[in-house]
Amino acid sequence: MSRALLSFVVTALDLGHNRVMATTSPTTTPARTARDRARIALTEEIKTVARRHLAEQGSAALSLRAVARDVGMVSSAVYRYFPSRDELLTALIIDAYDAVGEQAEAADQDSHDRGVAARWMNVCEAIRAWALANTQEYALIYGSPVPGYAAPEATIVPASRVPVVILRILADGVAGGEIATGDTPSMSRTVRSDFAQLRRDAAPGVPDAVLSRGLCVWSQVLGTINLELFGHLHNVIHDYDAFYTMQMRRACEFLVQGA
Amino acid sequence: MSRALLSFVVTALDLGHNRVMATTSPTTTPARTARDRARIALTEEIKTVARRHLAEQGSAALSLRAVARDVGMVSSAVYRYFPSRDELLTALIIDAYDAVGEQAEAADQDSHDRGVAARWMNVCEAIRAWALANTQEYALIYGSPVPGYAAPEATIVPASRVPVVILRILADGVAGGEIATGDTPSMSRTVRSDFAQLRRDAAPGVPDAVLSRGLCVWSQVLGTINLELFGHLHNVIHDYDAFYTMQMRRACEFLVQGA
DNA sequence: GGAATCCGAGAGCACTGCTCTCGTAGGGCC
DNA sequence: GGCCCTACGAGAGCAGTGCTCTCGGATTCC
Repeated sequence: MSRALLSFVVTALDLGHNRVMATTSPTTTPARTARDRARIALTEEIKTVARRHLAEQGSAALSLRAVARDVGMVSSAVYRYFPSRDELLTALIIDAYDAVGEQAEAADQDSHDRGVAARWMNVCEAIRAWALANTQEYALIYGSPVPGYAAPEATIVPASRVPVVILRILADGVAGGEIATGDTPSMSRTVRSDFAQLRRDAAPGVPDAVLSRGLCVWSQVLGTINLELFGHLHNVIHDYDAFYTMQMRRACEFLVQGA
Repeated sequence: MSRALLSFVVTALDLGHNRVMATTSPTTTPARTARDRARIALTEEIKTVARRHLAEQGSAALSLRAVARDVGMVSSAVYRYFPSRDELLTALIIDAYDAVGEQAEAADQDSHDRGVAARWMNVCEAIRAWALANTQEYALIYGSPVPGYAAPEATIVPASRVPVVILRILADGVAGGEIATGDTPSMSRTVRSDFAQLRRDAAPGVPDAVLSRGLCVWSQVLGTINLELFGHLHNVIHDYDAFYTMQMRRACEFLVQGA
């Protein structure tokens, strides 16, 4: 991901990375002829219907034929737009990554001048809010991957949007003196070089100690949401909202002060 | 889960909770007649084959018919043992929970007299080791739940085995003075009462502050393993072993010292 | 030994993903 | 405007799925 992260950071401000073309070349000039317009419209409609089916019945029950029926065409016609069911799912995965990423970026933007803690809490709440509103899409990207599924290249960049937001908060926090460095953990050479790469790519100036804590709290965000969404807190915690906020505040203290 | 947790703790040392009978009554006296013996043997064989298929192709590709073929009978015969594919999956889920639970309990037992930190690290390593050796089963229980799947009652008790181990470490750590209480987080009344219930059920004497941190690190364990197993650290971290150990050590410090 | 029960086999239904063929409509080129 | 190529929708078809039902044969219980 490192190289992708780098290129992403470089081009992060171009909002030109197209979310439409799943099957065609990524650098195509969109919507020339009428046929092209019809194609991208239909592609989008298929995805929309598929997304609805996904939300209603889950990814395992997502049927290309059922989607085709809803769109009003025969199943074989859908294969003109998505070469397989898995490709359709991949397109939904990419859109999902982009959707959370957008939410996280917006939340960070909203609180950009209110300090690290506020930004952290805002981003955390935005991620969970999106997850609650789009459980199946969340499960698609942060739950177990589908069968023999290997994440295709195209998902890498959108997948890194949220992590990049968090790394930016880390970087700003360190630069502004809001995040204490704390004790540097003893670490293997390999991990140290991984961290160095991460620093070069998306977290300039963030020391290993803070990167380590950052990965702690990031795993905590996903872990806590997973616990809630996948039923592991059922009958243990009753006020999920309050619990999540409390835990994220705890995580924030840990992140900022160091252990 | 609280009530289930309680009953589990009470009966935790009886290893009598049967893992075999998925379809019959849970308090049945096993293996009276030859038919009964054949039945439990076949039930177990079906599960074994299904587990193999699961490991090889993932849960989505688990086909009752394929399992039936491998066992050497026709698909409709399998329905005498498991009323549906989902019930088969549920049986595998229960077994998976029991398997991790057993590993965690054994790891805790192995280091029971070496203090909280050693126990924590041992249990963490055991959980990840099991997860790596049984990725699909791990995904089944800690990844996204299958389609419209609602966790049946029967999974609750086995699902609580690992949390109970961790809660026991917390309780011992507090009792032995190894875990500092630290600042008590501000929390809602609901969460406070949830924590009180948790304390009554499985974590005697553990103050809210420590319970909160315990849930932080527990979510971190699952979050970190999920990140690794589901590919979110691909090309970011290269030495997963070292990374996990480092992060769990960090989590341990946080747990023991407070923030 | 007779009756109730269990269990395996087979046929069948509705559904799935995916392939292939075929007629047609659209757009680029002269 | 006419030609040809390409894209596209429809339909049939294949192999596979979960699940149901019926029907003989074996097992168990009284």
